[in-house]
Amino acid sequence: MARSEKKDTLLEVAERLFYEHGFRGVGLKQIISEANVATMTLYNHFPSKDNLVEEVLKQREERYWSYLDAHVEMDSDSPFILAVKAHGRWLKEQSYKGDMFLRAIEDYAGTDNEIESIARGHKAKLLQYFQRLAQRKGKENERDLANQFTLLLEGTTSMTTLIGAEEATEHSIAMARTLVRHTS
Amino acid sequence: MARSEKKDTLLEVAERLFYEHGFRGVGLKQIISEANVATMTLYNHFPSKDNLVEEVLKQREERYWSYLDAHVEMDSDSPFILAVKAHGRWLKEQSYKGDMFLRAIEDYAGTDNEIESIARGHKAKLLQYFQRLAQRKGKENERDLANQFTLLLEGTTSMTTLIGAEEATEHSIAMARTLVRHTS
DNA sequence: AATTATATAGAACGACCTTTCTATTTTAGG
DNA sequence: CCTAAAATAGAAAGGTCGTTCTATATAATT
Repeated sequence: MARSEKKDTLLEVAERLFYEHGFRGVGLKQIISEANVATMTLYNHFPSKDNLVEEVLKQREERYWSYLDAHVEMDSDSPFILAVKAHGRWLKEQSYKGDMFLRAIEDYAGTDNEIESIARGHKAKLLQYFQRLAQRKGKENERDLANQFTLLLEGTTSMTTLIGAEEATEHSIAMARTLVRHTS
Repeated sequence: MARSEKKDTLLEVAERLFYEHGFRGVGLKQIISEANVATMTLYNHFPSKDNLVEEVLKQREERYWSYLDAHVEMDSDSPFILAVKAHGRWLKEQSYKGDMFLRAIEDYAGTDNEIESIARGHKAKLLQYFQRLAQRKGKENERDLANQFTLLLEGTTSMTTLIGAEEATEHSIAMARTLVRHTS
């Protein structure tokens, strides 16, 4: 087994468990057990649990953006709608409940590690993403529109916990259409 | 000090700390310390930490609805907008970050206590609330509109973590106006 | 004043947490 | 084949967790 495979397994297992039970609800023992790995293997790759959390967040952010980029054609007629749809598909495929970045911000707020800032960075990037989209489409109130779409995605994620990804996405698409139609 | 005051103090302190650092991020030691109370006083009022979490959620739900009821005149022209505004004011006053009920659902999913169902109950009630509002206004697609407004509130709460309650609420009000205007 | 309920401080419990250590074994590259 | 890196199992340290216990003190009710 190559050097990086163990690390990848750990990241994958950790992400799944953190998402399922929360960062504080999962112990390293459970992670190394499900990853079929020794304690010291984890500590050889990650200096601490906090660092593991950080790496998980970074990995998740990369996956999210490559997912979005793969599904949104920036030059199409409706990149906004495509983004909402892609987000919905992402939610569905993850059988998502809640948002890992938001949970990280909440759980680690006020502690002296990088976790919170990494998570906030992801959210900031989401805002920028929609701002760029608005510029491209020549919308006047870029900032407002970007904030509204970010709010829409955040709401969709939350609603997924309540009514499932498919229904939540249907509603957000309907709302997104209305928004795009009635914004200069 | 009367019998119930200690219990009330505990509930108040616990709610603040749970909200600030998450349910799993706060120990009973910290709660009894900040409440200036002995260990056994807590256990005389609450049989377990899980039960304390349950009572905190129930208390929070009551406070939320009495807040909304106090601010929303059901018979006015724009009960939807009033509800969005009231929710925004609630977020601001709580200096809110994240949603306690959503966090409870996520943190305690799959455990064998009542916590998750209490939290889900709150969310279900939110949906029903908007459904009743839609009926009252004679809207055709009650369910859709209710879901959309719930999504809006959920999104506002999430966005509060990122851009603050005031700005988040401004955006949700704008979106709500558009929605009401363009729905039969 | 006597009784009963409630609160107190603080120790103790066993379980689990993150992290470190040791000593052995496996794996790959020169 | 040999060597150096990487992974192994398992124990141990040092801490915190939720919970229980004990024994004392404070309040409120009769």
